[in-house]
Amino acid sequence: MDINEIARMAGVSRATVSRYLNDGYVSEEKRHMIKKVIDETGYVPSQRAQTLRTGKTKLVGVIIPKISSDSVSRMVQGMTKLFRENGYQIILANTDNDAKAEVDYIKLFSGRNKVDGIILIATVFSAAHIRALEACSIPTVVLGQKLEGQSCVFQDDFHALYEITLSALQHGSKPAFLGVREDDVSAGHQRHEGFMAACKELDIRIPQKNVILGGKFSVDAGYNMTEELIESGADVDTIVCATDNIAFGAITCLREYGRRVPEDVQVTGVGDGTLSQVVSPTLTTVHHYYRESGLEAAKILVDAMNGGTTIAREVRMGYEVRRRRSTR
Amino acid sequence: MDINEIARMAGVSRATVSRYLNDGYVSEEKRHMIKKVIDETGYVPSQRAQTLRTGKTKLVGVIIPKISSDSVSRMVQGMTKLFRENGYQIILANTDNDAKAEVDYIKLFSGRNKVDGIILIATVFSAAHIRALEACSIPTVVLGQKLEGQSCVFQDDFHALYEITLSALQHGSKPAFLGVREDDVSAGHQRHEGFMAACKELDIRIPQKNVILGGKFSVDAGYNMTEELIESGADVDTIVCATDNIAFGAITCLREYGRRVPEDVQVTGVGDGTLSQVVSPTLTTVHHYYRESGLEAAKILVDAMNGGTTIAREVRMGYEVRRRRSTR
DNA sequence: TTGTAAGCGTTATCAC
DNA sequence: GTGATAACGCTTACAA
Repeated sequence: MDINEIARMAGVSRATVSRYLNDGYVSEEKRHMIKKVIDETGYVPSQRAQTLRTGKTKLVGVIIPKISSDSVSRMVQGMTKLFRENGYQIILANTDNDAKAEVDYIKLFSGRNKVDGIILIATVFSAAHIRALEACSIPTVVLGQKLEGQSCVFQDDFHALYEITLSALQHGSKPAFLGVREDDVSAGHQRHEGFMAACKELDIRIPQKNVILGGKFSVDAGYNMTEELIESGADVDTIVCATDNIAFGAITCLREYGRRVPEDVQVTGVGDGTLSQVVSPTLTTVHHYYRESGLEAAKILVDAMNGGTTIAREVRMGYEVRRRRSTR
Repeated sequence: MDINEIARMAGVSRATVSRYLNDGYVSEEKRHMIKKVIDETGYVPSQRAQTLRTGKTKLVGVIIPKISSDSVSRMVQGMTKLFRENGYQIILANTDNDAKAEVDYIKLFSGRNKVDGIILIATVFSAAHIRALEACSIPTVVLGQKLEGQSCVFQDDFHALYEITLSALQHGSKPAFLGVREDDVSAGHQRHEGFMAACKELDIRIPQKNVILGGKFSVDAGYNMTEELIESGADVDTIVCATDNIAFGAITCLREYGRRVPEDVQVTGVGDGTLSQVVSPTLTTVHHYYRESGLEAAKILVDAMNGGTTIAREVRMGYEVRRRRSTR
């Protein structure tokens, strides 16, 4: 059942049917006929053919560093509805934290075959990333990191860490920091800097061994870093962690070493994932508006794909410190 | 740059180029010329046009109940590589546990527009599911549930629960069970039945209040069910949970009520997700081969899409009980 | 307002 | 072995 058949049944040319489906430039009478036939037959235009003809795929590629991450899934949830409402289907491309695969996907998607727009949930940027992004012929929005010259939506990690550290140090004076790789500018560098700025503000000097960087984003990384911290003999009453997962690992480890949380040691995280309210003790953390940032990115992309402005926009999302039981 | 241009540059007809790309029915000499031109230009055929012509999209639709689930992400990981190797791209369709959305996606994907094959990571089956699946014109594999008449790959939840319950009750005699919705046959009904069978085997009678069903798959569901259990005054030394997350919630709750795990109460889960080895105490659980089941499902689907056998196959995956510190 | 006709970039069917 | 040529199902000038 194709457009020709509909045209035949409605007694018009297929061009008229096409117009009915698109411009709408059709007389009331024929419009009626066509509608009737389409309703009866349940005809749906072939997107394949539309795509070939128009060059639009109605697909957006979303590149994610991993499936099964609280922040990623909230971002994706945030964009899903808007894309669907605008007739876009999502192709999720999972790179499993392989930066090279990320670049490959950018190239793949922007090859003349693929999608109308790309959302890149970013972690680190290599030269290859920048090149691929700049060479990219279709609208692209970077999510989760700030990138000069590209439309991007990101969290305000510097101030978030600054504030949560300040908040925790109202009841502590010997902080430590457990961070992730510094080449991840948002989650690594900015969070670290925010922590340091808060300490400086309070005139607290941090012994070098109280800062451990380069961890993975996982619970066991948190466990291991905390163990390292304890074994190094560091004197600590507050552990500021770069992510919730690291904080969970820290709490577990502290417990096994007989330290009470928050009585002996306070712990804070970042992200406010589903677990933070159900672990024991509940976790003081930064609520990042991941869902909303996903929506925001989708808005920008849809706008660009519909031929809207092509100039880059930067959106810095707000945050909120959620005080719970892991701090005093 | 299209096939015509390549043909012109290579001094052959575009039909020959097409043959070179497909059948390979081309003389050595021209084959050489064409290869040279293609290498130089970096020409890649337009999948859009191929799709229009051949009716193949080289896309598979994977319907998942939620992003951000350990089991789902492992299944997806398992299938990703094989699909890629076979030239298929994955469209992940996230339903967020909306059974209706699942049916919609099946219909969407099997409409003449969309994909070459479907993998449905299933939870529950309504009549609408069955109908949509039966009406489905393209190969489909059900993953995570057994379904008569469809190719499916699933875990052996009955025996898994039977075995882990038996194992835990070597050091306990007053078991309770925290389960999920029974209309989820695998994770709900089968796990429940496996538990009951083990109790029966040991001649243990279970007070009704020791069995709580219908929970969500989340940590806080586990917390709440455990609280309900404790508040009901149930006398329990072993809590068998239908999922790891429920077990985490149970452990947290028990701790808050001053019960020691495993000294006072043993806890077991199902799934063996990333957290099970980092929580404290580490979790005794069933390791399900989710990754491998994803791969298996992908194999069956690729086979079917390549015109292999169309008869339904059922694959029941093995499992393994992992004894850790949450049991005695 | 409508229809005719020319593509979009392939692959499949023929003759040669 | 190879090359015309006709589809695949649609959109869009352009002419009517």
